[in-house]
Amino acid sequence: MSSPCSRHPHPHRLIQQPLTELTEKLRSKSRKITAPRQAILEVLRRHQHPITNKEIHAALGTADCDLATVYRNLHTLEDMGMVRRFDFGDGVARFELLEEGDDGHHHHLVCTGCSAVVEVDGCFPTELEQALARRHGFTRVTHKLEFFGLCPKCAPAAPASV
Amino acid sequence: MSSPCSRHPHPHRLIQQPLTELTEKLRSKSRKITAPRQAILEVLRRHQHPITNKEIHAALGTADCDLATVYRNLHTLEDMGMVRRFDFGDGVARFELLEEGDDGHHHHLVCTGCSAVVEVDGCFPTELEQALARRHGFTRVTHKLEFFGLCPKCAPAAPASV
DNA sequence: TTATGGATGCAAACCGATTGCATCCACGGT
DNA sequence: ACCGTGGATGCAATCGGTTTGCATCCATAA
Ligand SMILES: [Mn+2]
Ligand SMILES: [Mn+2]
Ligand SMILES: [Zn+2]
Ligand SMILES: [Zn+2]
Repeated sequence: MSSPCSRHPHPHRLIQQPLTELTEKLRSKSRKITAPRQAILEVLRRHQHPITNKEIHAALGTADCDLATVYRNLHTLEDMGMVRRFDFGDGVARFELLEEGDDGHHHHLVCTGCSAVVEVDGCFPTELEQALARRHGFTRVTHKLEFFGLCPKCAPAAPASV
Repeated sequence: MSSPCSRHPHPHRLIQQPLTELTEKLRSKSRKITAPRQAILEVLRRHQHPITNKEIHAALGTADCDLATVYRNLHTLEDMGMVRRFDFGDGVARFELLEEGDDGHHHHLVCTGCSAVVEVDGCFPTELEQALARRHGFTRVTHKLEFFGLCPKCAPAAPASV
């Protein structure tokens, strides 16, 4: 789905702690270190953009396991704070492996033509969010934000409007 | 789902053009003015927050029609630019009736406890959006943004953190 | 080595949404 | 007022992503 990165004018989530360090975190929370889990983590390590359960399953190759196992493990990893779930609005969940200590909050710019993904660093002023929270008496306010557009490759032949 | 508004410290989309004006728009685009369509538009007129297909269907009352008809009509209305689709990240589409000439771009603050919705006026990430577009050569860039938190009613008993 | 509870495979179920098809009816033309 | 026609509807089947029940398996601690 997400295109391999060609040039690098944009921030990547280059990754990452070695596999052993990841499995160690599993052990520390008394989760079993199984072959499917290691394989799934390995797949996640290799991807710098959010990927779907199905994509993970397809990328397992030799260490194949049931698709349901992929789903269950991503829930587990999400609960453990090791991956973060993203929603590009197409009804399919996508996941990114997190760095140690990172809560993973960030955003993406997605091409509606070819599904290419750009990692977006930076977040609009948090003060605004806090003002919003204060104004309506909300607590623990956060947000989900994704950008969509046409990448250079997918730009219309006659670049009429912006 | 969405709670009836109690106090009013926040902007509402109070609505709206009369039903006749809405059906007139249907006529102008050579869509048939059917009972289900009028009933659906009437339901949409009465709601100031996004509602789901199922909620619309439930609110039809006397003028009941098939759920598939609701789905089809909301696609039609979306294509005609009469409603806008929103995504609160729970896998269910929600719709809001649009004012004439309004493209409907705005955001919401949703309580993760009771699903209460606050209409958010103001759109923060536009500068970031343009910078992103320029930086990565994307065109027609837009964004989806929703806020989530706990409303006053759903605030935890011991309001420890923010 | 053994016991045990978590993890997996498999298949069925779930849920929002879409679609194929026969029938219906809103509306323009007469 | 009456047709004729193509869009709209009802109904049921279907789809895709995700979840779940259950028997079996196996990673881990005793
Ligand atoms: Mn990312
Ligand atoms: Mn709204
Ligand atoms: Zn593209
Ligand atoms: Zn609430």
